Amino acid sequence: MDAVSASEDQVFAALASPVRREVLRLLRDGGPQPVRKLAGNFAMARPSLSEHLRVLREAGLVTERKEGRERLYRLEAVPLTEVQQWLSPFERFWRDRLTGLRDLLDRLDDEGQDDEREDRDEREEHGQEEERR
Amino acid sequence: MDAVSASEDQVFAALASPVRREVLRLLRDGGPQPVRKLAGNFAMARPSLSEHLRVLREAGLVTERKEGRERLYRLEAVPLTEVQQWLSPFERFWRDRLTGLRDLLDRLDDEGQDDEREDRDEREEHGQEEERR
DNA sequence: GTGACAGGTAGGAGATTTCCTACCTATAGT
DNA sequence: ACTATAGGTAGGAAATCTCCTACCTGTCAC
Repeated sequence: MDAVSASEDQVFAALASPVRREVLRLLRDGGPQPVRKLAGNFAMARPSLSEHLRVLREAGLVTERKEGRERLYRLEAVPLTEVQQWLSPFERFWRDRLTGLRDLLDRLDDEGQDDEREDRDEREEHGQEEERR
Repeated sequence: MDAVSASEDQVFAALASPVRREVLRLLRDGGPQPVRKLAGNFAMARPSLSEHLRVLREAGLVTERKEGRERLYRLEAVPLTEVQQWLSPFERFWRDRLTGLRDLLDRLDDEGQDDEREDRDEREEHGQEEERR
């Protein structure tokens, strides 16, 4: 009942810590790593990192494998789909926002490299945009 | 300068609470709403929800607007792009995973027991570089 | 065997979160 | 003016989080 449950709550809670997000990034970029190597990236004592790893493990975001006297921690990305799925119904709202005229003016400079659907402007349909001026 | 900071840390921390995620969902589906209406969806006392709203406000995820004696809270989805941006480099990892043969098989065989994906370890081969067997 | 090293677990201190009840101001209606 | 309503803030209790220092087991090397 641990390490594979990956409930939405657990995943979001695990991601709330910058340390744990960094661990996931390290595992993503560096492949499976032993605890000591991961700990080298942080100021905290090694057992503290172990606890962060436990949180990640219980959220299903990492798995460990014994390798000699080390334990290799490895990224398990699948539970992150919970986040993506939670996020996706919001997507059209920030698209609306980012392509809106006001925001366009606000951020002329970082508007150049995004994708290029121009289909916005069905804003204002849930009453969600009923104020601006 | 408070409703627009939207640091990654604040956004992730705000999303860590199921209550706050639900508030965002309610605002997304129901449009801007006064505090009392939002509070009706939860068992907690109204001032407690006010604090959750403050956290969301400080993360830039909602804004408020005075409307008579009410305050309409409104979803601000843009800071959620921080989450999406953090997430996107992980995408290929779960894609790899979900389209992998072994996981397909795993999935078929625990399709009936829902929350108990058993251990079935020892399957590495591509995902994480520097992985040998 | 002994020693050195990897890493988990225990217990605790201090900070933070999450809830509460009381209380405050501001607005609307009479 | 007075009363009722909306909602923020204060202060505190309890739970949880995050870090620490011990301490424990398991494995490699000799």
